[in-house]
Amino acid sequence: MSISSKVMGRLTRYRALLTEYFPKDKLHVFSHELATMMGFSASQVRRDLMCLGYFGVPRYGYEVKELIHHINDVLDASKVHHVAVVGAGNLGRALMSFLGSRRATLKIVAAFDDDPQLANRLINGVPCYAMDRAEEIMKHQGITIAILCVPGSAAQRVTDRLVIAGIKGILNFAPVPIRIPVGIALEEIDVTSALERVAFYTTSRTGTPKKRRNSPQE
Amino acid sequence: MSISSKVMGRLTRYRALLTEYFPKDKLHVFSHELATMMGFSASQVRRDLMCLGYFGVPRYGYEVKELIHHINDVLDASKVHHVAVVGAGNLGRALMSFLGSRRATLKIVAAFDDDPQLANRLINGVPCYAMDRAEEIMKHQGITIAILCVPGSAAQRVTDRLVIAGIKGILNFAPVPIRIPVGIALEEIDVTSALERVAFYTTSRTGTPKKRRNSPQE
DNA sequence: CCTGAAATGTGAATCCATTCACATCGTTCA
DNA sequence: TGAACGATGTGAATGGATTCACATTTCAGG
Repeated sequence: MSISSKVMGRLTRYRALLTEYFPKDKLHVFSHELATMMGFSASQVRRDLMCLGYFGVPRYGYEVKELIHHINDVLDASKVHHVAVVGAGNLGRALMSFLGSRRATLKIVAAFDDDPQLANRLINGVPCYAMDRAEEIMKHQGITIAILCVPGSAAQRVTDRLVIAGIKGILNFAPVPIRIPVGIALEEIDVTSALERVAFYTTSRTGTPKKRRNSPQE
Repeated sequence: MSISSKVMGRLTRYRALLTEYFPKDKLHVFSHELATMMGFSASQVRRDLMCLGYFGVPRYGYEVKELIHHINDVLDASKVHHVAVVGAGNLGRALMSFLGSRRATLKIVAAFDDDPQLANRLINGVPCYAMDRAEEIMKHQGITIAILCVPGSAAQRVTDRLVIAGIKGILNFAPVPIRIPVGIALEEIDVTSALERVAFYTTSRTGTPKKRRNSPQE
């Protein structure tokens, strides 16, 4: 059974919740507990967990340790990935420090930038290289994933260079869609668009806005 | 007809594409042109544009100026929104400068932070206040939207305070889901989760959940 | 051991988004 | 002018994700 992108996304968040923000002394968790924490329905949670090959026990719920373990198995079926931040402007640098301390399987090992000022320096503990050394460094460091934080006007051009250099996955923060050949993984995060979406639903009283509705109760 | 969140998201991106990254001398645009630029199908584009109340002409496509104008009408049905960045760490600051120069209808007018070091200073041109002045400042400045960039451990607590202070919309960058009362707009951007998703599809040769060369916005 | 309560796993139903297919229409050119 | 082309708008078909509903399982307590 193949796991859809949406399920994937939720699995990563279950894991984050359980490993980092869940009481250490609770050994079991119910689907409806996860559901209220995440903001959706219990049957949704159970469906998602079904594709793990691990099953809870009725009346008892899921064993937290086992659950995390099985999510790891599915999600990190891969090896460790080496990641490069491409575009070391404000956003790029913020992401370096934000992601720096995170999962051990995703290591940020390099940054690239067009600006020669930044080349060959350490930025937030990450070595920064000139853009035209991308291919060389990527090969040498075994970099498979790029986080793209360049201005929209440069996004496609830089992407093309990354593709030539052999990138396998891209997380795109540039505010324009980019085109890539099939076979390369792509996720796009458009901050401006997200903000505009919030603004839209903030005023329009009429429409039923979004998925999640929970009371701030515990 | 109510506009779904997904359509909304694409409309903002059509607009960005047309206003900022489209040849100024092209007066018309075809659905299939937008489609290849955005990475999805032409009928998708036409469906989306249908809810604008503006119609293209066969053989000629859509008049760019009119199209932008009608997207504006639908998206900015609202007034200007005043936005606060909550949590002035690395990510918060990066977003301030990243979003600072953007759409005039979304103005970042304040930042809040628990750290007393940061209070009453200008950060990237934005005045920063202590968290406990949130209600006062929000009222005074007419702030309706918050961009939440605090650590996961503080996210729910800070959210509750914002809610009490009367926030109307939240864009959440904290890596945990937050719960809010009905009637408040919410969008969540989980960078870690997005990166993990890319990593997953980067290795797993098996599943091909991405249909076309481009993936949709989350 | 038996009964009841409470949770699970899952087929079926529902809902929503996307794509297909085509009738329709404006433009262009013979 | 009118016929052919190439694009649109949209009903219907498809496909995917979510929810419903319930049979099933497990545990607690008498």
